[in-house]
Amino acid sequence: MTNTIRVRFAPSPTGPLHIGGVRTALFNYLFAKKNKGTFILRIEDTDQNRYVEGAEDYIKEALDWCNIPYDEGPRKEGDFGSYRQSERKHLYQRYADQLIAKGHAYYAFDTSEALEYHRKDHETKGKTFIYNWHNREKLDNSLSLSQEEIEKKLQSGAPYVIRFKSPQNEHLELFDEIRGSIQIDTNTLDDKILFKSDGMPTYHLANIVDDHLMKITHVIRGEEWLPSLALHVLLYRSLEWESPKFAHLPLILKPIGKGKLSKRDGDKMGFPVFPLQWKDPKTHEISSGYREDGYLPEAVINMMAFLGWNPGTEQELFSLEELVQEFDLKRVHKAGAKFDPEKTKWFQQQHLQRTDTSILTEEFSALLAEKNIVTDTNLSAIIDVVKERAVFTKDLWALSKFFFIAPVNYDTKAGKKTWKEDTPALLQELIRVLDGITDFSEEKVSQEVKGWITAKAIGFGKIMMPLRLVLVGDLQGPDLFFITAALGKEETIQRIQNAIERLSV
RNA sequence: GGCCCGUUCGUCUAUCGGCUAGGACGCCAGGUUUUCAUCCUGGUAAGAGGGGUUCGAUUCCCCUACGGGCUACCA
Repeated sequence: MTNTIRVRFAPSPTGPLHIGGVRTALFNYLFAKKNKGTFILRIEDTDQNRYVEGAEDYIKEALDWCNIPYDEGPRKEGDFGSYRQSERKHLYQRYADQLIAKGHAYYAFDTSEALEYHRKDHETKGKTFIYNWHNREKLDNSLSLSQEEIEKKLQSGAPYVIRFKSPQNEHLELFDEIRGSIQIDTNTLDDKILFKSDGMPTYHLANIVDDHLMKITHVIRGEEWLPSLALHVLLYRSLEWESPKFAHLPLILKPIGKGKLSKRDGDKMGFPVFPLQWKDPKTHEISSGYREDGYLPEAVINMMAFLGWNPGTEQELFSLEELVQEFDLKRVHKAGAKFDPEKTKWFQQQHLQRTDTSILTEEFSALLAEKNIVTDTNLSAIIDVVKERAVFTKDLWALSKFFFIAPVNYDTKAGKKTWKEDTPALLQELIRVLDGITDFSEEKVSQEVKGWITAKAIGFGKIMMPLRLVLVGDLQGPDLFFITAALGKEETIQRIQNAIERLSV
């Protein structure tokens, strides 16, 4: 096949990847896999000032945790390496030169201060300063200067940038795979900087060059890039390259309030915005992550997939494989989506319920081992009944600890509700009943105890409730006779006796 | 301010001009569970406004309003 699909996720290592970034990666991955294509990770580190230690590793680890591995990328070099723009530095200059030679770009010597002055000046006059056809002839660049002056400046080592010369009086019709046709008047464009004075290309140039060189067929990125689409398309045209197809994903917005989801929202509202926990290398500030909070990656993936996409059916619970099967760019919604932490939790709960008991049991036994708890009870039977009330794996312990440790405290509210004056005497009698049962199975005990209660004609609550309190420590948990069977006769009776002593004071 | 994109229940969304506008989360009520949770059933709640086009507009077009993004030698 000649036209294999190649897509890339191109984050810049300026900090931890947040949910929006991970979703962009996910959609790229889904699109690639659905079309038997290649998913590439490219690190866009052209801005050395914003480089953050550990960010690149974080990105890789996050993708790894989400089970969306890249086919080509750093440490997985394919035929188009390097996959780190800082290591591709030498590649970009010639394309900038090419653009200048063809008259599509020019040198600009304006200092940041001069530009800042122009911006302020325009602002006070109620205008907006745009570096383009309006004024480029009047500014300090190779369009306004004589050949001689340009040579002199260049040779003297004066700092310069290379700007794109946006075409004038052109009507552009651009296409986005999600949004369709987009109309642009090139006169509204500004002459974006392609090459910085530090010798590094800007995102715009590097991005186009790399996408071309890496044979990217589809650029799937966040909507914040939509305003740059015209520039990018123009760049492809000027370099006489075929442009890839573009798809701009809707943004993920704050659950409440205005604007896009940001790093601060999470901590403020008590939910993670990052896949993995992140410790800022400078401030040492810690931001929570879905992984550390106990979420299953498949739940997080499922949740993210539904932010701006849906399969068109009523199915909401998907595995990664199913998402790959069903994914279609055409079904991506256009409007931004407010993030919903509640629904995220629901996805988690649903995915945990679908997790095989044997897997949970395995994790749970590891936890018991950590706590030095030795037991001969059937763990998977316990996990099986306790699982349905858990949202996170870590809930399993709180929901089942009474199977392994006798309650030391009894919930006071529950105590008040269930512990009456005649309760100790009734429980003493219950002990005798239990003691007389030889086959301590769930069925047998249930039958005997219920029979005894019925015979005494005292109402089930009078026995069942205190018995639960005594065995569990609270009024919650699975079926009481499942508990007595798991505990065994000796332990059951022991717990009743303990409680009588402690609660009858 | 300028440019671009968008707009269906509180939230995520379905609807290829025919709608009693469907589902999910949340919330509320009931049921199951002699506890709690799960689960089940039901309820709540939406086409921003105004013009067109059309036999018929949530769906197509225009305007307004609102929301969002961009507007750096950041990506």
